[in-house]
Amino acid sequence: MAKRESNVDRVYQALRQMAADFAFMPDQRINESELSKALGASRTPLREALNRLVAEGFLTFQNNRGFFCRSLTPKYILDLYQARVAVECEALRLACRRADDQEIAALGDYLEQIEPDYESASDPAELLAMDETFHLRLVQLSGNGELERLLRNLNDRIRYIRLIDLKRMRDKMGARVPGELSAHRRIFLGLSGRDSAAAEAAMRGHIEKRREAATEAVRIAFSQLYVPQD
Amino acid sequence: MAKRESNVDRVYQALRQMAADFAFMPDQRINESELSKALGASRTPLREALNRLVAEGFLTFQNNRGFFCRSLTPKYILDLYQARVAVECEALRLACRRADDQEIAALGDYLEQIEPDYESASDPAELLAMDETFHLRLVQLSGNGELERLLRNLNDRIRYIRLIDLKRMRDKMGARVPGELSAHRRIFLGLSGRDSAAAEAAMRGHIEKRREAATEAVRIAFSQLYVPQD
DNA sequence: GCATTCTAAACTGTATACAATTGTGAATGC
DNA sequence: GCATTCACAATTGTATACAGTTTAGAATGC
Repeated sequence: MAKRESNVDRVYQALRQMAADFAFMPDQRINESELSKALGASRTPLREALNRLVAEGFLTFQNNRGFFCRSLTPKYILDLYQARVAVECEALRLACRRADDQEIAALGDYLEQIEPDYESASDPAELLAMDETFHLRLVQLSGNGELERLLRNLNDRIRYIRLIDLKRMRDKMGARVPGELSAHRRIFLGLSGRDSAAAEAAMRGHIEKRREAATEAVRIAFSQLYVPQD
Repeated sequence: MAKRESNVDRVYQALRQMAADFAFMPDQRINESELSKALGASRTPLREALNRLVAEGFLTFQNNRGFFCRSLTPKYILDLYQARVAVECEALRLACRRADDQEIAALGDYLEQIEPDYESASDPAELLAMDETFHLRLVQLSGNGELERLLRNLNDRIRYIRLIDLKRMRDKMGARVPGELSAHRRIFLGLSGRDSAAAEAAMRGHIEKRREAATEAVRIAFSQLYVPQD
């Protein structure tokens, strides 16, 4: 009954998405039998996937008690933002030093290309996806696979909160969120001018600004998770 | 037949150690049945542990082909050193800002306390353990659990190479390796003076220096792994 | 009522069985 | 000789069974 594409991978991807979206409530205990039925797989591949997610920081595990969703606390989210600063600033510094002009120009093209979408997009999820892509491409310019790995993991764990933050910004400031785009331009300007200090300062300020709004976003997240809107 | 302490945890710890030490050769395919027999557990808990190690970057996985040891290349090791710079420099910066005087003083005490051991210790593994402890405690002063998590993981994956590098330094420069200790003092001085720029510069130079020796250490690692010494 | 003990149900932990896939080496054709 | 095909051995993928542990709720004593 086996397939070309393995079941554990499908299960893993589904669970990762669910964990990122807090489809499991913070600290919620995960019932393996129930979940395996829902995902159409037996407990063996399910547990393999769950173990991966533990190692990635999406879930926790207690002996003889099973798997739990990670907690959602301001401290946790603030730490993730700081980790992003660590990873992205160092990557940017490296990119300034070693990315070649062609690679940098390609990122500049991308930035210009998405600008109209960025201005007009109303769906926060789309905006976030574009933002993540920009940041990821920056880190890729560092040529360091580990830093890229780390950023991907951080992005996945922080996305739920960032999405809330973005929605909140939109609601507060109207349809457009001008700050993000100009911040990206400032970062890119530093990079293309090989001015790592300027680029890093822009990056730090860019992330730090959202970090300052994170505690409030966590509060909203809780109210959404525990008092369904619909 | 279950125990108070789970099997999967024991298996996981053992495998992690083996993977860190390259008890599996780089790129080597891992035979599950054989390994499960060696570890005295069935394939089910073994595979759960293996999956965790994949997520942690110790192993890789290919569909229907199983688990493999990670590659060992200069690029990979150089990337790990750079990731350490990212994590440790940002943590240090944070520590300068938010660690209280008492915590910093405690780290200073630790530094003084191990100084005699550091001077006299001949076993590179001991030296490395002390070095790792210092760096880990520094990161803990940042108060950021994610950065600590990241450093622990990086340390475990880079340890084998660092050990070789340390042995080589000892063989080259005689019994004592004076540079490390004074570098630690310089980093600490920056921290205790709340001079994050100075502390960060010292940290960066400290790690970068070893990074420059990493390629040669990888070469030696290969010769050790593929041409047993005894 | 409230805490405590006991019992059964629910759940997790792991071994095992077997299906599906991959790897290997002999047999075959050129 | 060299590549190709085929069969079977070795290995991985997953379901299932059952042992052991935790949890929840009823029964009991105070």
